[in-house]
Amino acid sequence: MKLEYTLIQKSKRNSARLGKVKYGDKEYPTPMFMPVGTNATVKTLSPEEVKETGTGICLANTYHLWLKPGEDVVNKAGGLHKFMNYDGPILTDSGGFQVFSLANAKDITEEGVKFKNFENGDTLFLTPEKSIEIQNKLDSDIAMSFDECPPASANHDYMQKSIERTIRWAKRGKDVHNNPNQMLFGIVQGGYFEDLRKYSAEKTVEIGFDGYAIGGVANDHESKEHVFEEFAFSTKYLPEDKLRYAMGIGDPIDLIEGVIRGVDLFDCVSPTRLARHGHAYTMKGKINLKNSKYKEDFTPIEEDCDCYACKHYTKAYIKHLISCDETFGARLLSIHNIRFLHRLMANIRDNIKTDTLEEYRDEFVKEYYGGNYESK
RNA sequence: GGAAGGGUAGCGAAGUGGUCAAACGCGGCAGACUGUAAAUCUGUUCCUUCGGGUUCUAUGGUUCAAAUCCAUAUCCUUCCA
Repeated sequence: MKLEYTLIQKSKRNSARLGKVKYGDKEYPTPMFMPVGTNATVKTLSPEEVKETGTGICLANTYHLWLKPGEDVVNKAGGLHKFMNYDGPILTDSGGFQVFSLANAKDITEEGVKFKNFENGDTLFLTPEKSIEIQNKLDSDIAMSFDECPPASANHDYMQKSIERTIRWAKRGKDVHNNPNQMLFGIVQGGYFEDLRKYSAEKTVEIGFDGYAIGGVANDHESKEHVFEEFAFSTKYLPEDKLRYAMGIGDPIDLIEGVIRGVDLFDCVSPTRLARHGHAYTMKGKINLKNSKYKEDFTPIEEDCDCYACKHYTKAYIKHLISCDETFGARLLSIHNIRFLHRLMANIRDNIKTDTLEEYRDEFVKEYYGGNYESK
């Protein structure tokens, strides 16, 4: 079964949109946050726990599953859903981000990208065709085009050559895509150059995809101001009836500002990575449970949070688990942080309905940053 | 009773005359983290009014100079009786 997106309501004051994604007999509202499960698992959580937090779509990664256990193993298992026992929609990233995080500029050619396998030194070569073939076999519900994700610091000249290549890669990938149950998304790049974002968006839309992603945002400590503008530079040139997905975005304020600029989907490793590092999101700001001040704090992370961790455990206990390096601590914090982002998205959707999202944003900034917010 | 080895910062452990306020690890205290090479990484960890002050079991000594050499005391470990 293929996902179907329906646009329900548009803000009159900004680009925010309310929509829904239909998946068989299930429906999920957008805008939505999608947790990341790189190795076909959201780290430390069972699929039941992932769903319990309110997750609809979750991610897995082409690059990682290609290396281990190999797409053929997943395919023999009956596809990703069966393999990892997740019956919700799954989006696979193409390996494009690994071009940014693992490859050097000289490893990137027209044909594809050379990687060094950090585990055994093997030289690996990934092409747009290969990425799509792997994703077809993995049988995810949304496949991503294989893109180059250049650093934010790349100059106009490099960025232009890069997006032109990424557009050619998108076309090559689409040409070999043959999984009728799988959506295929194109990816807009272009850094902080509006003309390049426009060009990239228009050319990608010309090829025609089931949805469009905004890539290369918040890459190397880009200012929030730039990130937000990149959202706007991109969505401006994307069709209204298709999903827009800001890749790798997950800082709470970025979600709100992203929605205001017309983004429907977000994913990020933050809630789970921060959790493993002892941090918890709260509506009053991010807290570090490792701090000694929580040693005897016998209150939940957030009084009014409905997650499993907040309903049953105290900060003192979770701090203790984290200090002892117990997985259960990371698990409780992962549950809370993912639930937090889903609650935030629910608030965002409520405020799109009443068209008060900008007021909500201002209120959130006041509460979350307590006057220490710097968007530049 | 005899023989041997040893006591170094919160803990473990390097250092055997000056470059030692003393490597490194752990623990502690903080910080970072945005399509996961990340349960990781970074900083800091004797006191200080940032000039300096006081340290390497204790005391005394040798020396221009001692964690480092000598003497005594004390505690610990192992082996023998």
